[in-house]
Amino acid sequence: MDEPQALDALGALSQETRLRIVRLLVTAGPEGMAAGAIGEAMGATSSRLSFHLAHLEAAGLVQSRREGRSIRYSAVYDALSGLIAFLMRDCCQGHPEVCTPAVAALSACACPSPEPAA
Amino acid sequence: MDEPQALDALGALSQETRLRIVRLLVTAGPEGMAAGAIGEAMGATSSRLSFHLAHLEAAGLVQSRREGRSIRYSAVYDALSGLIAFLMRDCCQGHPEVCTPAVAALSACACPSPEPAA
DNA sequence: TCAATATCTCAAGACACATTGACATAAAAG
DNA sequence: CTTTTATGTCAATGTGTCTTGAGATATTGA
Repeated sequence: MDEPQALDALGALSQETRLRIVRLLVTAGPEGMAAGAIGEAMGATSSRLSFHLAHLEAAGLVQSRREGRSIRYSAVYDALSGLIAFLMRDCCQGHPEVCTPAVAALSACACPSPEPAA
Repeated sequence: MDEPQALDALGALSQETRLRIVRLLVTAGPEGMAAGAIGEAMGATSSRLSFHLAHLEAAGLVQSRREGRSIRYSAVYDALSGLIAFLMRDCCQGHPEVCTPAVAALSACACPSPEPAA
C-alpha cells in the first residue's frame, strides 16, 4: 500500500457509517452480507447505503458480487491489513515508540499468535 | 480508543498534508520539530500549516509546546498505537484473516521484536 | 408479460473542509 | 520601545461530501 491508496482508505474509513459497515463486514467473514442486510443493520436508506458502499468499494476496502436478486458485499482483508502495515511502517523509521504499544495490543488480540521470529 | 476518537484520528489522517506531517513527526522522535521546520518540509504557508497542525492537535495525534520564539510539535505515540489497536480489534471478532497479514507486516518491522507471549 | 423485490443512479440542497491573503499576537534582539 | 522572527487568527472563496427523494435498472416468480 502506497500513500495515495492509504489516503483513499483513511478517507473512506473516516466516516461513521462507512467505518461501521467495514467493521460489520469484517465480522461477517468472507461470505459477506447482502446490501439489504447491511442497510438494515445501519438503519440507512437504500441510496445512502449505496453511496457509502460504492465509496468503500472505490477505496478497495470492500468488494461485491451479485447473487440472485441481491448483491453481497464482503471485506477485502488485504486492504485492511495493508493499511495497518502502512501505518506501522512509520514506526520503523528509527522510533519504535509507536510500534511497541501496537505490538502489545496485537498480543492481547485473540487471533492465532504470531509465530515467534526465532 | 473508542469509535468517536478513531473517527477523529482517521479524519485527521485522511488528508495528504496532515498524513505527511504525522509521518514526519513520527520520524522526528519525541523532541519533535518547530512549526517553521515542518512548514518548510511541507512547502506550506504559515496559515495553511497552522490549520493542519491545529486539526491534528484537536484529533490528539500531535502535541505542541512553546520553546522560545518557536513552537515545537511532536507526535503523540499513544494515539497512533491506539488507532492501530482499534483497527486491529476488528480482526479479533472471530476472523483472523485481517490480523494475520498485519502480524506478518509487523514481524518484518525493524522494531524490537515483540516478547514471545510464552 | 406483469408485478414484486433488491439495488443503483441522479440531481438538488445543506453542510463541512482546504486554501489564500491580510492581519494579529508572542518572544527575543538591539 | 521598536524591530524582527515565528506563529496563529480571521474572513472569503472554492471545492468536496453527505443526505434525501424520485426514479431507473436488474432479477425472479406468477
